[in-house]
Amino acid sequence: MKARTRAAGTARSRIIRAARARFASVGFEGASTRQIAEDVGVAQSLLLYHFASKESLWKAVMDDLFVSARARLDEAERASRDATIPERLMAVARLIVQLAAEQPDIHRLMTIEGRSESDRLRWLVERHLRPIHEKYITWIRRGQRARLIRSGDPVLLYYSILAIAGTTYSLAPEIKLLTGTTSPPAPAAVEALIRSLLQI
Amino acid sequence: MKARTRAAGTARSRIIRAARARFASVGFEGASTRQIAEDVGVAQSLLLYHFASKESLWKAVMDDLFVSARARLDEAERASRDATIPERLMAVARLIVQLAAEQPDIHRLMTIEGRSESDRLRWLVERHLRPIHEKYITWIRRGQRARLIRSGDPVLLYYSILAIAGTTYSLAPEIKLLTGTTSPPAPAAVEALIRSLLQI
DNA sequence: GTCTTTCCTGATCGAATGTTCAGGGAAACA
DNA sequence: TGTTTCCCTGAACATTCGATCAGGAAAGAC
Repeated sequence: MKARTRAAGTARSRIIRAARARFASVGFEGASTRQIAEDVGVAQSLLLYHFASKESLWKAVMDDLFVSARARLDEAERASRDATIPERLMAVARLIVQLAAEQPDIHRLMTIEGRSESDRLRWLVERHLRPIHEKYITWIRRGQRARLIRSGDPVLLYYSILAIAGTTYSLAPEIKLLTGTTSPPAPAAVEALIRSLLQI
Repeated sequence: MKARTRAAGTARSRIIRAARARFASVGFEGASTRQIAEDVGVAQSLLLYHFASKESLWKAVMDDLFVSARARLDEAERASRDATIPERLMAVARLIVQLAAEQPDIHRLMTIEGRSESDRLRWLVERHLRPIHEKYITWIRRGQRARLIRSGDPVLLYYSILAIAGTTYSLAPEIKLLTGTTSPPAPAAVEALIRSLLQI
């Protein structure tokens, strides 16, 4: 019987995908498990069979997102292992822009959680954000000491990169309504802006 | 009888202030009118006396926000009337950074609505965003023709300014958890980044 | 064959949601 | 003094929320 595989992937992975979209557009509190279940085409109780609670589902969405993102980040780091700090930073920035363009939900999910102190934000920071961010902020600091990167608060610089990379893609609906433009800016254009931010 | 003025402002304005905070942190769908009423210390039915519905309350919050923001933008424009385009843009950018630092809820509210096409976003774009954004994008375009502003998609440039100005303040809780820093970056530092974005 | 585990549904729970409505009480106007 | 207007409350409405639970159907183990 193949009825349960009429859509792509297992029910569990389809639930994660639908939940990611809902959480990204209306936030944790605004998303309802019944809506997500309807998107997938399963009973609402199935969500709580696969995941113990709504919060567990949210954490599974985040884990799923960061496992693949961190794998690609590691790959970009390895590929640029022998380059200079600014070049390595740009290699990472290029991937961040690419990820933001491919999956604008990433930036949406992050900016929706980072705006108020909550247990979910604490979990996210300790489990995923800190290992990533601290590394690149250290890179920036090292580049600044070598006078290869613009001086100033490295955290501000890092979050500015994330902001530029993510905003134009996560706010695509707004920009579309405003300008009528249906196609978002090319990653290369965003990358150029980030480069001028890092330049000394 | 002064009992009703025990807190600052009229009940109506206090409701708007509390609603702004709730909408900014958990979004429209996630915010509940009972929570807002409890924050203010009034009956929940009072919200629907002053405002016809939850959506009307949201619109009142946005109107309140943009009326004062646009007044200050107009003032910054008038003060820099005789300056060059890049200087006028920087005067506006400086104010945007200042507004974002003073009231991070502005950026939170905007980024929470701009991520999915909704009737609320349509209302917001037509009523408030379009008049503001189109003007400054025209400015950028004019500066680019005069070779005084970096070339490239003016919309991307404009949203990058908004992104840098807003993100570090609206994500203050995340940055605080990550770095332990309690004080957000100084507006002057953010301004310097924006300047290097606009520079040719 | 039977037994066991895994995946999934439907019914149902108490609590919370936005909205409606009747009416109380104070101030303003006559 | 009466009367109207403006704020505001509490009770109630139907709907939806996250979560629980009993049990069915399918697949694999033996």
